[in-house]
Amino acid sequence: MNNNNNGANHSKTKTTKGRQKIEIKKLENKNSLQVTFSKRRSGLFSKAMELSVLCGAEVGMVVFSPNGKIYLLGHPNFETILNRFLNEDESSSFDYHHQEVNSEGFIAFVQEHNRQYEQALKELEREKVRSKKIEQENNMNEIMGRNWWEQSVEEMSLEEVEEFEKALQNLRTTAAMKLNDRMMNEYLVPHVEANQNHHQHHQHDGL
Amino acid sequence: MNNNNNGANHSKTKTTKGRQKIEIKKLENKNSLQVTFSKRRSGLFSKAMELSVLCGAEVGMVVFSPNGKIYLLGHPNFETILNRFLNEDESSSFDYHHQEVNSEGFIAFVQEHNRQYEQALKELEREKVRSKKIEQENNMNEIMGRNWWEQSVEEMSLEEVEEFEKALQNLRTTAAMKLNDRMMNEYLVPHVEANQNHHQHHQHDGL
DNA sequence: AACTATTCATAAGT
DNA sequence: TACTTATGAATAGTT
Repeated sequence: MNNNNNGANHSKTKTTKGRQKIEIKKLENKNSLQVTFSKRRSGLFSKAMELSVLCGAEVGMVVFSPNGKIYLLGHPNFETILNRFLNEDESSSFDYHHQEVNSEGFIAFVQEHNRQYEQALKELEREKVRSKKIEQENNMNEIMGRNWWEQSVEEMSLEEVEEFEKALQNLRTTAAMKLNDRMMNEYLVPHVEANQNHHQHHQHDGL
Repeated sequence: MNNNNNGANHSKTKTTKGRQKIEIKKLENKNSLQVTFSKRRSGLFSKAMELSVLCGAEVGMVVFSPNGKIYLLGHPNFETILNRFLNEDESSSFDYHHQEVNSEGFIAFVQEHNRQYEQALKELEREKVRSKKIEQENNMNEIMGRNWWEQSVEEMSLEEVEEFEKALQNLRTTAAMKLNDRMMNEYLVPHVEANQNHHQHHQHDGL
């Protein structure tokens, strides 16, 4: 199945090192652990199924992933396995009777569990990304001088004042200029609209 | 394995056909079925163990052989759980007839995972609260005018503009007025002095 | 997720 | 049942 090297493979340079021998101990790298889990879990299930089919054996398996997800396998089906587990020897000396396990319910439970769990994980991921983003934004704003009006000007360093001036100059060159100008006018020209006037300053008469 | 055919053996005649591809369907030959079951069951268990060790997963497995034997595997703790199912201590193989069966252990295990799931949900809740808090803080800052110079005036609603004006008026009546005035001067007067000094404003003379 | 070189599992033979 | 061998399959590392 792997052999699609249609005779045309001339390259000597190996593109990968291929499968490497690994020690059977807990994988440290989180990413490769996830990948390995996925691959091997799948391989394990198909092996179990093969065993069941080839030999007429019944196999039940439960795998709890490191992330808390539950994987179930039952061949010929999980219900059979579970019931057999619980009812195997009702014929013999067995007299403790436990209730029938509702395996359908159990399976449904597991599926629901997995669904919710996955959803929660995804949401958690989104939340984390979101709050990180907001936080960064916050920091950015802090740097950019948020709440500048709250500090008295006396407390501003020269640099801060210059920063502020620069910001205002920028403002002037943008669409915001309109607002700026308007305020300037209100501030400087005594006879702006009739109402809330500010009487004042003639110092630029010279201009 | 040490036999002569190492290296020097150019013989074309293979001693075996080696492993052959087989179809996955019930084996008819009783003998080979038994052999295959034994080999594959063993392989399956070791794969399960590897998965468990490599990935920190928990694996429980039960296999009913075609001959009526039960094989159990549990890693790392699942052994106990599964054994509790059967009230047995031995893990590899059991006689067909065992004693009490109960599912308490299994259920306990599932509950444990439920607990972990609950914890994940709680963490999610905390995350949400956290980012909401940060966001509110952010909004607060926004309302108070942070970064006002970054948005174009066109994007401002009338209310925002008024807010903004009010903020500036406030500014005028505070210590920040000094800075404000200075900028006004610089803006309106082309020939400001070179240095950083406070040359200034006579405009409140009138006040 | 697909690929490849390699290790590992195992069918058949002894 | 156990061992051997050649081959099929699974998979580690990489893109």
